[in-house]
Amino acid sequence: MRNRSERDGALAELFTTPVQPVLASTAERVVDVLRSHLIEGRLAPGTRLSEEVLAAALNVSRNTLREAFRILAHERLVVHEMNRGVFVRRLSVEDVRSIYQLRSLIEPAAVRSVHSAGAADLSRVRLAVTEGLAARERVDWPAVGTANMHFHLAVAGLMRNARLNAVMGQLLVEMRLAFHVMNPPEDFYAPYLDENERICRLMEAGQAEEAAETMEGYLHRACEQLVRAFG
Amino acid sequence: MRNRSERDGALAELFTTPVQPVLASTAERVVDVLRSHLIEGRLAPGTRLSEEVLAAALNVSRNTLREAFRILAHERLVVHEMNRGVFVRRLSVEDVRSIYQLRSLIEPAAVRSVHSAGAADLSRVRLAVTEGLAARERVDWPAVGTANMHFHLAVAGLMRNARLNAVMGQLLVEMRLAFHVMNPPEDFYAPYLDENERICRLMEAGQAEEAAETMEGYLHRACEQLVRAFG
DNA sequence: GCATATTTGTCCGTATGTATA
DNA sequence: CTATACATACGGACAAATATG
Repeated sequence: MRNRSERDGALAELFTTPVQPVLASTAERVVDVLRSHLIEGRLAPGTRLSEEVLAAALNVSRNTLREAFRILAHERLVVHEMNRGVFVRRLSVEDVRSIYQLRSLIEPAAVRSVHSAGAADLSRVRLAVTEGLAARERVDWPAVGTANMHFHLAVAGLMRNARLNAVMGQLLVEMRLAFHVMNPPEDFYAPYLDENERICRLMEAGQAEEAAETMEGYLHRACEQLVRAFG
Repeated sequence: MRNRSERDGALAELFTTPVQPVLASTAERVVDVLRSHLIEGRLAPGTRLSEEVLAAALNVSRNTLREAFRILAHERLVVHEMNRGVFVRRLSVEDVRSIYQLRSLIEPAAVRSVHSAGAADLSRVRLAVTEGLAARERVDWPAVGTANMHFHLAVAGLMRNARLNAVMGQLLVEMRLAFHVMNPPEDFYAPYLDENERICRLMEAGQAEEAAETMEGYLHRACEQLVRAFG
């Protein structure tokens, strides 16, 4: 392993901002910092997260860092290999299919449950749609991706089920990992914004079934497109 | 806090068998030990899991125990209260409803997907049914509960989706926690075994829709019964 | 295949801050 | 309000496993 100091330096550079000493426990703050780096693709899949280097860069003890690793591993963002260390998760095509199969189970069902959701829940969906269209308007692709995530989280939120929200959040974070593996075009989400708007409008009009079917088609096509982008 | 030594002694007594020094990491083995204690109701909901006492009882360091706590908290089996410690999760009626809502989303869908499942997957469901009937025959209620869990895991397994299996396993473990909170009759699961058999038979006969509807009714009634037992 | 260096796994001691009797 | 118990967090140590030359 040549270039050790050089590689370590590159890894350390990413964490110039030390973990803020407030709010929750140190381990949880470390999780937040690492998660955002993973979501934004600043840590390439397969990268080993050295305990020594990271602990020094984040200015936390190895013990605390290991607690954070356990959480991230449970979130499937990293993989913990015994006696070898922790690595940024590398997603496969099967992972993408698995994620979309679950989403296809959850999201259309959530859309169909719109009649039992409150107006506040539905307005959150509308808000995410607006957020996405505005981001596209100013050609801000990262923001478009985030808004799209908010849209699907808001849709899942229609079921008012904390556990389901957690599962959905988990899946969407994993999605972003997958994204950086098979890097599709930057404007990948752009064409889907109109579908988001259509689904939202149908739900507002009480046409839950049409909305759900649109969502099903949407997820199917998005999955196919990602799987193609993989090869 | 009177009776401290007495309470600690009672907690320590439960862990007379030290964690076996083999297989995976120590933290993971601690998780396994604690999880099985929680599932079998040997740790009452609300109990505080003292780091000092538990670390001594399990013969592991407090650092290692804390890693295990992070995992168990993410599994929702314990709650981590900042600066106060770790407590056995206490489930509410809303939790039970939330769990059954998710199960009602997953399990009927899994049943309907039986046509795309392999014969090996379906035979695992049959195996769990047989296991349950045998346990009931010998009046072994804990074994009946375990077999019932195996049945529902096997049903979810029909979708051949690792993430869904994880979610399902999670939910079933939580179910067992709920069970010890509102302690329903020991033979709670006994009458449901016949429904399991019926669902399995219908699936084997290719009547997926009838099987799915039976499952829906099953989950609805089981939830209502548990919610009633709560009050 | 072997010797060496690195890194993880695990433990201990301790200082500090927070919650509770 | 004070004292105590406890969790939080750190740093150092060492064995064991792994990676390197």
